[in-house]
Amino acid sequence: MPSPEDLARSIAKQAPSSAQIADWIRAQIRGSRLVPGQRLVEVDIIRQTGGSRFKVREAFQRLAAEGLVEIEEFRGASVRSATSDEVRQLYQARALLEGLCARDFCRRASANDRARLAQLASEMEACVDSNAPEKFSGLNAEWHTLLMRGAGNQVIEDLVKRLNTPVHHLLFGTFYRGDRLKEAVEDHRIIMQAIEANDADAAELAMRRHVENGHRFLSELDRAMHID
Amino acid sequence: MPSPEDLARSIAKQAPSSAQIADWIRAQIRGSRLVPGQRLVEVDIIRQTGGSRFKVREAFQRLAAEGLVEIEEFRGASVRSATSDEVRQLYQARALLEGLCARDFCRRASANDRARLAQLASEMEACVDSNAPEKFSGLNAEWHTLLMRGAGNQVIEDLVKRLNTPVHHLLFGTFYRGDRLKEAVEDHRIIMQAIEANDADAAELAMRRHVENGHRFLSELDRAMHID
DNA sequence: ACTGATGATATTGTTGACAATTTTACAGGC
DNA sequence: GCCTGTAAAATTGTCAACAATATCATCAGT
Repeated sequence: MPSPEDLARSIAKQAPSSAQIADWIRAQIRGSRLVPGQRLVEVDIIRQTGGSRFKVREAFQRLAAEGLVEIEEFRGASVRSATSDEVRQLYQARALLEGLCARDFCRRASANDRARLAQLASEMEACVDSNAPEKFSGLNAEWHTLLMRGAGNQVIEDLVKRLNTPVHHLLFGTFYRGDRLKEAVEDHRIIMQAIEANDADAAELAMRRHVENGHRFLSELDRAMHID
Repeated sequence: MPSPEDLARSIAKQAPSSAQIADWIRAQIRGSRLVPGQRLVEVDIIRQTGGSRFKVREAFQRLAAEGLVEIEEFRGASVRSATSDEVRQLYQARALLEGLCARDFCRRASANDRARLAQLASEMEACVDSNAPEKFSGLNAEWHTLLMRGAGNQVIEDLVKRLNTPVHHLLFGTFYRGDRLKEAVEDHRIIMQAIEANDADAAELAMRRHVENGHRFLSELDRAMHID
């Protein structure tokens, strides 16, 4: 028979695992509640997540291995910031890897995945008219993930996930704004056409262009911000 | 004035950091002294590295984030093994990423890096005649690293390092054997020719072929081993 | 000999206290 | 006002002890 304390804890909130704490920190970074350079003080994370100090430190180690945070002796963890050159390299790699996935999607994807991909694309188109950038952002992440998964490439899916995190704080909130939505929708349309025609070469090329366009837009945004 | 204990410790061996322990474990895996599936018992690692339990566990977390080891509740860390399909995906990604580096090396590398790359290639050729596969292996790693560094792409350098580790135990000792050395030297020769001619397209293509050849050889070796 | 239960051992998970270091606050001199 | 040194506070690093769980050896029963 469980004690009242155990019962209360299990109902209210389980003590989070290090993976859950890491997820929480990633989410904070994505939501710009933690910005690059900011220090991650252990007690603060403990208070906000309910995790033990041990688990928090484990989470820091994992995030450090992913390159998302930096750990310095006696100074703890802080959110790492990517240089513009590093961002360029990240997008270069993404363009290649996601391009390959677009190619393989043509060869290997099931009818189900194809239909779902097309549906997501049309839902994103609707976001342009209704001007819903947050919704678009979520659908877009789903679309890219489904494409990699449909291509049957778990390794690239993991890699791209990691490549994205260091610039996530730039993407959400600021990224899908202005004409970028229309541009992205047009890019997706070209990719979907190639996939429907089963033209692997065209799909790969179009996906590369799409990622490169994303980088171009991001760096223009970055330049504009630095002028302020 | 340092106490005799401090002095002895600093002369003999510093307590290793978690990064050093992680490096040690990676080296053990590369040297096949730790094989996939094998459990990494904390006290054993502590005894062999001199690190504290705390540092060892930090190292496990980092290696887990890299995908090199697996951590199970109350069962600790064990060396992860890649499926043949995962290995295929790893090499696919490597072919693309290193291909890009070969391209960029043509555009961006200094005369110094070019000369050093050529020198490493010729040293590897000598290894074929003298039949020194371990030496070849080391030079080869240097060659690939220099190519990525000369291309000015730190991000890809890190990625490829990670992509390689899960199959390192297959590579060293068994990999560079028989005709593989000659094949690899021939591949390198083609790549070097393209670089010297500053033909970026040819360099990229040749590097992709080289990595794909490596995968082909590895999977044939794997098949032969399973037949035994 | 084989199977399943049972206790002993080994291994990992967690916590708290304390040490080492950095950061901050503050007083004093210029 | 501004710099500088010093002590207090905050923060991280480390360790040892204990709890939870898994693994292994033993043995009874068939």
